[in-house]
Amino acid sequence: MITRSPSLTDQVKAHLKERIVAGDFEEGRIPSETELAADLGVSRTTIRDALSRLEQEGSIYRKQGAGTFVNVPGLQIKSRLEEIWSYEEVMEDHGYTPSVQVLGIEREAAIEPFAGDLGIEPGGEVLVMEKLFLEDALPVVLTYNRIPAAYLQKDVDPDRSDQPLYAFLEAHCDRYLAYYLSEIVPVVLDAYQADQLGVAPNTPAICFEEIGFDQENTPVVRSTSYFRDDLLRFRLIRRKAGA
Amino acid sequence: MITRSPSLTDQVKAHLKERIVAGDFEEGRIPSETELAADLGVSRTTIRDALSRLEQEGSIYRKQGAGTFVNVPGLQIKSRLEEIWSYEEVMEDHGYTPSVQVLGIEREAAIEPFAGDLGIEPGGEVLVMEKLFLEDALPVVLTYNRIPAAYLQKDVDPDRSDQPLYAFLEAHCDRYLAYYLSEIVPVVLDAYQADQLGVAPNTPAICFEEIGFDQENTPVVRSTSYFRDDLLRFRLIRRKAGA
DNA sequence: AAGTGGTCTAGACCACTAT
DNA sequence: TAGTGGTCTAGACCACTTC
Repeated sequence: MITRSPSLTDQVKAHLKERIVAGDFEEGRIPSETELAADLGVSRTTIRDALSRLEQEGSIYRKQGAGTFVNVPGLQIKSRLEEIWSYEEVMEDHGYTPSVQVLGIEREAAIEPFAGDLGIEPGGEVLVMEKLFLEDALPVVLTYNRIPAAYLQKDVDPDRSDQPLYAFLEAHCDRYLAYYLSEIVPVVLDAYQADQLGVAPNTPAICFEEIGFDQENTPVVRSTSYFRDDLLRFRLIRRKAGA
Repeated sequence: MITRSPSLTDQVKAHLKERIVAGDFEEGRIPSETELAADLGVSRTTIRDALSRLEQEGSIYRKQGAGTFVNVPGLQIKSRLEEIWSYEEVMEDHGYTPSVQVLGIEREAAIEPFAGDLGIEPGGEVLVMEKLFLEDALPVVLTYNRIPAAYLQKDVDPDRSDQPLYAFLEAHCDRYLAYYLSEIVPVVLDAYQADQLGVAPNTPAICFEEIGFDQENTPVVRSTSYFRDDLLRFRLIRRKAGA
């Protein structure tokens, strides 16, 4: 998973994003697609692909016949729900120094619904990792990851268990996380969870119940995560379907 | 907002989606892009645009060099967070008969943070609508919508207040909702909210705090919504950023 | 009327997967 | 090596906004 130099589209997107955040565009107006294509020496299609991605993530908006503009409210979103890949990166975006504590690694027999979600028999062995993510020493996320033990191709190196989950899966299972299917569940934190996150018991919190799939569409990990709402709030942009 | 016949891409997307859910494709393998283009008599670009959308919404996945395939787990998602536009539609997707109760319409002075979110002065008049959405007589969503009174171009017709919010805004304010900027907040329901939703007080719930913008990027509505988690659970697909 | 984004075409070449 | 999806080009026409 080392492959490919950035595509032209990616480079154009990054270039435009830089200029947008730097405030290069007067009154939020971005040059026309034809003009950008000529300036950057690429085809209009490439420009359009890059602009579409920027629009998708809320950085710009387009008005047919009028032009393309910087989207100020959209620019302020940091933790965009659909784009979360590792909590380390989320916290860096917040401007904090992230760190991880591995609270426990053990093997246990899978119970439902975990077994079913992972496509293994109930009672099958899973590796459970409990981790706490902190930003500037403040605990923010408490997660439990369950991986079928059968996927492990080597012994778990405790010194390497603090790496991001996708890296752990690549190193130990030769599996590459392609996407998560996530459910958002409201909970109140129990005494243990609240203690770990440093808040009062019964504090309301968001919980993610999710299944991570690899490129072959096989479930490889079942995660449960609890978030401290006062430190990490999720935002997203909702659009009319099909737009 | 009546415009345009479905684009070719939209038609291709709808056509393929039909065949996918009908199970037309053996072993989940979808014909190659070249083949689809020839069959449907459109360019490969059009096919690719349609496939990209289907991939985006999780219905299919593509593997370079291998082919395009039906994504079974992704197909099962009904309430995809990013695509919610009206709760009526969400409930129809669930297979229930939706209905709406308007619990109250009144004018009040805007307080923070509502005034700031709507870009008006604190104390400015807003119209507050309290609504309850039900599926098969079971309450599922409790929402409060705040609209600056200055935007109202005609008196509010109580008989028409049960229409979806975007329709209400078009009819009364000539404003067209373009997107929502949403925050996901964990709460426990207070006595009144729990009573309206038919659950025990202090039940944990998801709350959406959101600002609706029109095409000119002006905030037009500030919404707060509470959901019954046992009846409506949100799901989403999370991918690596930039993929 | 001029300029913008929206859609679509036809074709090229590359990277990757299968066999 | 043949076939697939990934990227990119150059150009056409349309719908819409703006002046």
